[in-house]
Amino acid sequence: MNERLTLEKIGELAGVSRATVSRVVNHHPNVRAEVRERVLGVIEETGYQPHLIARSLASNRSGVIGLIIPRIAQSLFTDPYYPRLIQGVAQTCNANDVVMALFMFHTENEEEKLYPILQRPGLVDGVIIASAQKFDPLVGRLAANAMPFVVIGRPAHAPEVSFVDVDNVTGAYTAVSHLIQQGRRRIAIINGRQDMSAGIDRRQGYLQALSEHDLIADESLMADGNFEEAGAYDAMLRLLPHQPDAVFAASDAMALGALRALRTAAIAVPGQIAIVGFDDLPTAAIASPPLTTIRQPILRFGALATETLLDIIENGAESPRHIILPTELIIRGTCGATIV
Amino acid sequence: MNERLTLEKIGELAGVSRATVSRVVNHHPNVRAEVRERVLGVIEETGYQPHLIARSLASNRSGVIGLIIPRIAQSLFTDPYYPRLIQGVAQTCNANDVVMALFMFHTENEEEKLYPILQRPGLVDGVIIASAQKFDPLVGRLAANAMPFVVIGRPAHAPEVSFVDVDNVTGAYTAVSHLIQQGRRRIAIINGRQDMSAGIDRRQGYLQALSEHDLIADESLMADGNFEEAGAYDAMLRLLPHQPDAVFAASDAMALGALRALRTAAIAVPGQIAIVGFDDLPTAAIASPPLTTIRQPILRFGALATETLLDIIENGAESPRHIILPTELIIRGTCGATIV
DNA sequence: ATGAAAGCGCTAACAT
DNA sequence: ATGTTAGCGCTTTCAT
Repeated sequence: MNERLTLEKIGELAGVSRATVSRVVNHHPNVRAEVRERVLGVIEETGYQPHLIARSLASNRSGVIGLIIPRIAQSLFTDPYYPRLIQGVAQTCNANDVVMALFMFHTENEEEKLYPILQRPGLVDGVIIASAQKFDPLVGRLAANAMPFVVIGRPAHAPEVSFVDVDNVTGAYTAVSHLIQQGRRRIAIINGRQDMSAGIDRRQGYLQALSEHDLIADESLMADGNFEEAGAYDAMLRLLPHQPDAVFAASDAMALGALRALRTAAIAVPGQIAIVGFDDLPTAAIASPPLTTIRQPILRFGALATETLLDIIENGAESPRHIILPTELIIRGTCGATIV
Repeated sequence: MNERLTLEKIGELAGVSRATVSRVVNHHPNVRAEVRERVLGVIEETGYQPHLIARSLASNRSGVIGLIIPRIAQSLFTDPYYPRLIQGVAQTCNANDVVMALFMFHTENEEEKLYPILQRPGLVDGVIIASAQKFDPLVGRLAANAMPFVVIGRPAHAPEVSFVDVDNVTGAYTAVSHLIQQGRRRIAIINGRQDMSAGIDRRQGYLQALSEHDLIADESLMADGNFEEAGAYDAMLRLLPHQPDAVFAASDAMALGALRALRTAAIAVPGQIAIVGFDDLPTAAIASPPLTTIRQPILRFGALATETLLDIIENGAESPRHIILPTELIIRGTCGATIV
């Protein structure tokens, strides 16, 4: 059995003190080139790796950040939004040599297990809350612990909190305006959850587009899809009697649900009813017909959130950072527009 | 600012030594009930939480397990397999009060960053490799570090390694036999990657079913889909000229790709060509027509892998554990069978 | 049942 | 430029 290698032992083998070895490992400048070489040689030979936990304890830094996925994200099953986000965070973690701890909970009870972990200093140096729940109790907790964090989505206490979000209002506005330009007049909406900023803001963009084009907002053309495929399927069926000629779905997963409902009902898309979604998930392009949608840079989200968090951990947050990303209209088959 | 609470301080407040507080926190029996009460009282009042990193260093246990997603899983974008798996692991981690560190890499270069983390003792107490790559270099590394691990899927060095897998051969066999029972004779296969055990084994099950029913295996009816939707779309198109009357796709994502190709080519499913997939992803049920498939208990996978790993960490692995889960044929619309 | 003390492997301040 | 030393907060013998 190979004994555990320690700094001390490496120092012994290289004929220097443990401190010098530490300096070499951490690229501290104050080491003579010759000595550095020698130490690196020994490290190479022995295959020494620093003990990360010991390092963490001494340096008050774990090199771990947490990513917290909200409890309500049951849609994780069918909606690639979160996987995508996770991937964005993972990439940036890799690039910065930090490791990602992923937290996903199903019950409030489980969620409480987070609290010991949210100590500062402790297991994680900071966390990303992928919640976007309008009122997230975690936010208060985190602030109290002086734990660096950034939220994805726009939380209720926005001014005091660092977040990265997409411009949901403008995105939805663009989607609906596009539909109007195609000559649609009875434009329905399938809403996302109204306790999440994305749901609220997209609804607002919809209303804004209607009013700016002098269309009246008709309650009977609004249904809730809960950000889920199945929810949107039902919502679409409820909408049908009120004869919309277009639907704006507040997420692609929901647009796909609407599409399925329309297929079931044998209604032509975009012939009788046009659809625009939101997200531009990979599945959007391969739907039939391919989905016109608002592209949201999900990967960038994850990356930016991570970079922002690391920056806050490193340099502190004198003032909260608010990052809002633009969206992009992707015209495909379901809106009835001719692609130029 | 609130000073960081330590065992020492709690002991001071409760009038006992730090050791006693430690015993209370860790439910050690040797503490008088009265003292225990008093200490717990102080802990409650002060909101003390143990410093996990310090605990790890002293106890040689981090309470963190790693989940390693293979580099090749680009399909993470479109295929809910891995999200599902992650969820299974997360649930079991929560239930056992351990935290999950998620590792996803894109380049070999990134993958090397794992190695320092794979020290034992170190940041993680053990890892789950969700690879199922036939030859995974990680496996050797891990064994060398005496790092407990279990792999999901059947690795090349199976006998020495603990793994949990699904019975892919029998699953595929069942799928193809079902097709044969429906009267199909020219049954094509869209293969998954042949460097992963799932891909290899499902192909074998296919061949086995053919031979047992005295059908000859026709190379021109076999195409590679690489476990990806787009790959299967192309594969289906290549298969068409050879006039199959059925297709077994080695994953649902690929079955969906085949379905899309068939829709494009205006070929009736299951009228002209029947399809059976593999996985039973949530999307399978809402495809049109709904997908007949082989259900694979992905969530159970994650759970079992985690439980097994924790057991190995706790009790060591005198002999490797091999867990093989059964599959189930789910009959829906694409196979042409009447549902009883 | 409780306390004293050693040490886990590292970083960093201080001394040289 | 290098070594010495004092912790980081906890667990865990070993005394008592």
